[in-house]
Amino acid sequence: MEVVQRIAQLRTEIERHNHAYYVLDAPTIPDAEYDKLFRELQSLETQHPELLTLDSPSQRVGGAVLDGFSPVRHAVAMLSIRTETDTEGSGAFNFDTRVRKALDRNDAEIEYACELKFDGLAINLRYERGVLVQATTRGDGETGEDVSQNIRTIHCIPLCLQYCDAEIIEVRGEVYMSRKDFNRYNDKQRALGLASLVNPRNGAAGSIRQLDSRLAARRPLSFFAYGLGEVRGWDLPATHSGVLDALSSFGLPVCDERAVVRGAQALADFHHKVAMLRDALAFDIDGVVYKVNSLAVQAELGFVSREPRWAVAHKYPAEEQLTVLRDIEIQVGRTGKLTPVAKLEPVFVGGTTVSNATLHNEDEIRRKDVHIGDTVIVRRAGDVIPEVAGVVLERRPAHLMPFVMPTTCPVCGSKVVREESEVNVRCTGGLFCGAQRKQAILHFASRRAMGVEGLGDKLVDQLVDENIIHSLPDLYRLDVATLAALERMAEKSAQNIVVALEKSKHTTLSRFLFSLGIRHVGETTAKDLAHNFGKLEAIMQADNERLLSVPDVGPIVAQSIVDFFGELHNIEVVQDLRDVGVSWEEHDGVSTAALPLTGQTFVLTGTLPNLSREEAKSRLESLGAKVAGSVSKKTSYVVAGAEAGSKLDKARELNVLVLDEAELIALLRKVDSK
DNA sequence: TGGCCTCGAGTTCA
DNA sequence: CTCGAGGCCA
Repeated sequence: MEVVQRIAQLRTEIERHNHAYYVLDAPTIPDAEYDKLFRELQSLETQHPELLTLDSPSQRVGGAVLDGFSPVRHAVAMLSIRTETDTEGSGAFNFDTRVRKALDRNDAEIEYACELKFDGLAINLRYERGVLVQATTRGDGETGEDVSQNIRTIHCIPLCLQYCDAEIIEVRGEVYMSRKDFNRYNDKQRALGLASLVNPRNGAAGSIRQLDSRLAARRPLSFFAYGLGEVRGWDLPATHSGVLDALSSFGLPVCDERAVVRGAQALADFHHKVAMLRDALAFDIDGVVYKVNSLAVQAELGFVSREPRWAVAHKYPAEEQLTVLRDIEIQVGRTGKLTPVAKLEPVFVGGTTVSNATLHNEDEIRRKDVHIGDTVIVRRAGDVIPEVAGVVLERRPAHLMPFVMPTTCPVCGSKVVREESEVNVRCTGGLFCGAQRKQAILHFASRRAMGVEGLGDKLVDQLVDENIIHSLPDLYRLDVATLAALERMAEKSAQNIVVALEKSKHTTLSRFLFSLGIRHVGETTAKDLAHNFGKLEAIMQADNERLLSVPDVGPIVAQSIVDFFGELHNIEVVQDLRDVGVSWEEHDGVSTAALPLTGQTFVLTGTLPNLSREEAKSRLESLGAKVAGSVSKKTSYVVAGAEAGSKLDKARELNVLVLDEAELIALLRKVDSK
């Protein structure tokens, strides 16, 4: 076969697979096959350099390093659109009112095209006779920069349009980085010890401005088309939505999340619907865009001071804000871990006011390079806990000192150590440390442990600071008079605490074990141990080997338990607690009788209409089932209630059986009667 | 030894 | 909820 023909054939085929993979998200051939085609094309092009053209998919891997980008004057200016600033969601109505007034059609329901406002970088793609010839940034709207080389590395942007040989067609859209690609890229960079990206938008913008397109090619970018620039030799559709449909049929990626609606209320509904959807999208958006759908009406409306009168952006509360890092405070946790916490100048971000954010550990601070006094980027998307995403170095005042982790505990003054191969720094003070003692007491009293109602952190602070309580058994020696003398405590509250303490004395072995706060012994492990040994005495006397015979207990956990009961002090605490009346029922260990649901794993998600989570869990466990926290292919059933989240999605993905409450109850009843 | 799969621990705001 | 680390299995 003619080389020329084979090359043309390969290019068409490779681009077809590209389109299927990157635009339609439906791969047509295995990766290995694709690689084979790609390599064949590359080798033919190397043998026949005269046949190499810029629209060949082989150009997607990047090319020569540039010294700079050349300026390009836009044939049609790239304007920005006005942002509707509203407080009470009135933006849609304000826009609609303006449009109708300008058209002098106050009674009409106008047709609008609604779409998403992507948080990326605006780009103009120029196709001549269907071939991508140039890609430019917005720049100042009049003149942008030629970034063609980098844009060609974006796989979902077609180098040749399908079914379109218009003389000139300029496509406008947004280059962005999906959340998944952003996270994956950052994970990879961190694993290599390299700089990570602050957010997807910076990732996209930074990649496009890379002078070395081979580096840009490594950044996973995507594109959505949303409009047109210069057009010659193509009959425009009558509406904006028609334009988008046409662009999509040319092989360009167009976001599916769009709608054509009539009237202001429908715009507001779209705004609301997308707000609900926002967190679940695969990419960041900062709002939605409304456009008058008819191109003729758009022309009639025209522009005011370089902004189209027929389009508006309606934004959502920002998920990112700049603020000043006032201080870094050190918190000491139950295990003695020192956690640096960012004290921020309060900012409104992602729907709430944020003033604290964890900085995790020393390495994290160094990686993000935050100094006290810096202007930082705070990010909070949806239900995600706020985080300091990065520093604005340009705003750093002179002479800021880098943060150093203290070498002694800020609470008790004991030495702190950082274990080798661990990122965390720990206070060595143990229960001598006030912070650890407080946390130990709070953990002991918490709902899943001994369940002492009303014993919160403010009360524990006072009890420890005033030297009323030194160790756990002291809790049970509290009397109403002592408690009532404290701040925000009077007779009634004090009485409630004493009653709650009394109630908590009757417990189970597994709860008691858990409440002691032995390292690596959480709720599940405590249950396993209680089940296996039956008696506390047996656990206290067990050696490493005996402990290892318990399923899910390995060397680290076993050693931790041996160490704990090796301390005289801990044995005394246990004895004292029993002396003041803490009790539970004991048995002879491992009741081997196989229960009906032994070996089955359930996962609960969402809110069930009648059963509480706790209740469902304990009923399942009493029949021998295991109730786990996350779904995997080993999960037997997922029980889903209202507002079930990602666990339900995962269950569907893995084809795990899903039950609702009624089905669960039926199952329990059936199994129980056997 | 590597790759799941769990568990433990720590986290913010209303 | 998410990360890191412990435990188990191939």
